[in-house]
Amino acid sequence: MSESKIKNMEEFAAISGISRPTVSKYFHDPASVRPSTRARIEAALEKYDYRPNIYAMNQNRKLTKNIGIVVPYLADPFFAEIVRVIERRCIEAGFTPSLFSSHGEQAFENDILDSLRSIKPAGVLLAPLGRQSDKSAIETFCKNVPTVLFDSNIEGMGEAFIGSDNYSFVSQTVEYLSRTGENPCFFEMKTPANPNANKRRLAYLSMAERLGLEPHVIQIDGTGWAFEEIGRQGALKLLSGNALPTDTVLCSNDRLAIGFLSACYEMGVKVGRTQDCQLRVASHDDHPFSKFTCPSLTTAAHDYFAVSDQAVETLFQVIESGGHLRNRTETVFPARLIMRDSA
Amino acid sequence: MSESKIKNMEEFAAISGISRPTVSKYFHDPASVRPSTRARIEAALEKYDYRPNIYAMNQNRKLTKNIGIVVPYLADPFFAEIVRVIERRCIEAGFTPSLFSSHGEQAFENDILDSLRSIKPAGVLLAPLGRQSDKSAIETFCKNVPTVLFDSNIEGMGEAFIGSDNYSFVSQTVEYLSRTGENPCFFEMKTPANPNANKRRLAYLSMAERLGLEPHVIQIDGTGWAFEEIGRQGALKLLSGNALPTDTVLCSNDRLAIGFLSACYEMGVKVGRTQDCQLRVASHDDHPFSKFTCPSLTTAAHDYFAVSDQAVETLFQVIESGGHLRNRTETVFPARLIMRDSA
DNA sequence: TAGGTTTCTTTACGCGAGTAAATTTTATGT
DNA sequence: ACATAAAATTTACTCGCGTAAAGAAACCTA
Repeated sequence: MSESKIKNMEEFAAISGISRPTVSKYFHDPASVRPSTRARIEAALEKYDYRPNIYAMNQNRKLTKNIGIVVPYLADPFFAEIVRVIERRCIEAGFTPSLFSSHGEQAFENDILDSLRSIKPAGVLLAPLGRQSDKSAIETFCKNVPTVLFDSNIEGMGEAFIGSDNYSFVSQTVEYLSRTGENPCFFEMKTPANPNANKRRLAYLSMAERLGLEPHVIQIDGTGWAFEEIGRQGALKLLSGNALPTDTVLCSNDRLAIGFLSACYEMGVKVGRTQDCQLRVASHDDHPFSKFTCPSLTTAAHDYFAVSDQAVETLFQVIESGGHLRNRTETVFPARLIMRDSA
Repeated sequence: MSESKIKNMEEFAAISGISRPTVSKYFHDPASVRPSTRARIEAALEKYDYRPNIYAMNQNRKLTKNIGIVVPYLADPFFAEIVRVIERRCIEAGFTPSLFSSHGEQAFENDILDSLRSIKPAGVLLAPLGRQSDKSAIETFCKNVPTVLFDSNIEGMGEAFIGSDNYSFVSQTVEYLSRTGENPCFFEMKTPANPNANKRRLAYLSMAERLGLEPHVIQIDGTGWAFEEIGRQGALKLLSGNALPTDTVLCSNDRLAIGFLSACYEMGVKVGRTQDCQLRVASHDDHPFSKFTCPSLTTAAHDYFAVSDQAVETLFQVIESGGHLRNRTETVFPARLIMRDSA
């Protein structure tokens, strides 16, 4: 790579000995030009290191090669992991992913949708905030931009939804817990952040009925995305009040469970499935840290890869078919029970 | 906001009754036009919802309003938190932040620098991978794009560095630990991911000398960014081999400590500062989860806000002064000791 | 080697704005 | 009310590339 900067495609075409329209064609699809000319262009490319101006490129193109990725809360490593997989797949497919986090706030989410509109993305992968989302803003957005929802569903919006099967999560944990010990009570936030929580509660109730168990749903106070702290405070109150109906607690999600376990430790309540333990705690999500809780957390794992992969794949289909799918599909993947020490 | 989409600034100028150049001026700086015309434009803006095409805007502009934010590993909530602060500050200042994570891989980092170049950002806030970084790639990048490094320093690169004062972290923890109990040994990775780790080790050694203590540095195997698992494995080996030189362990960072604590729990080693405890464990970073470990982790906290704020502020200065500062500055903020239950 | 196909080259225009220069309109102070 | 300064308009060109059309050149294939 030598120096002497090339200003524009005109100049680059000149020094590579190829016409500009052909060079332009090459940059859209290197395979669309004759191998010999392709070789000449690529030779020049190595010598002079030129890259087309993306702003000029995208100005005329009807659809850009950008893909927007929006998650509700990036400080949650669960989303960070998903993002990693999605990003890679987009890049491999020749797209340019742009990452956004709503940071748990509706105003942020709306701003992000606004920014996304102006970058004219080929498509958007959106994990909405959920309860806090501005439904009408999202609806309007989905009408203008090809969007696939993931993680958290909003009825009827976007071209498709890909997520995890909450029933599969809960049925496995409940079945396992009730088979190996006391029936679990269900521990959750009173006003959960997203619809998955509601589905999990319903799944719990349905499982209880199916197995003929008495259901106990414990709903704790707290709003926002600081789930660990909320879980911790809830557990402290519960434990100090001796208010647990059973010796087995099934948390709605791992982040609540992390807080719950920290409260147990602080209160000197031993958690686990061995004889000397007073409590069993299990949960859902297989949060990246759930392996390192004390004790390690028995949980139900998302199929991270399948969800990410399917979401991306579906978006590509949407893009290929011009931005709309004939009918909206909802795909959910089952969970995998991860047995660790907490239950 | 009514319908009837406006195609371009020409059209919008027409319906708002203002000439296009003036409208253009307005979008660069609403305060640069007379209040009365500003009002007319904004009235039209509410009725017709037009936004200038960012691609056309940025095509000619020498410097865009984009700011690149690069972190080494987004699945680490520490960075996610910093990003949140930085993003907000950028938006408030009228910039458009673009977020990138290197996901712990050099190839990613290099690709990101490449992408960044092509979006012609006004400036970049870069937290490099550190040891894994391609130094020469970063050097070249910094020469072409106004860049401020943060979190992890690379000698002489970028217009400035903003981070935390590793000596402040370690001196406080070492002083506290040695004052209240046995001298701490220092627990770290043999080949740490970034230079902060090296500085912390040196600070530990220097403190040991100053306080007249015998230093013990324990270096465990493992590479990559799965610090918790590495810390856990290291601790398991150490504990089962009874190889700890003292009853007090100072981990280089919280993520290692999280792994360490999980190993202690598993091995039945009680950690804390009360009589019945066998071990004290402390660490550095005040990781968002360190409050929820078992026991809660005594650590030294970054001044998240100061670092983020100063980094952004410095970048703005760089941008204002045309991309270069007279001389490169390094700013580090002191730590705050957070006393919890682990030591 | 002729004939038909592909692929390139030439030429030319469009996109949506930035921006400069000259001119006209509006605002300001006294 | 008038001179002056400030802001807006008109006009016209630029930027870097997409893209279409027509013709030239290179590529098969038999």
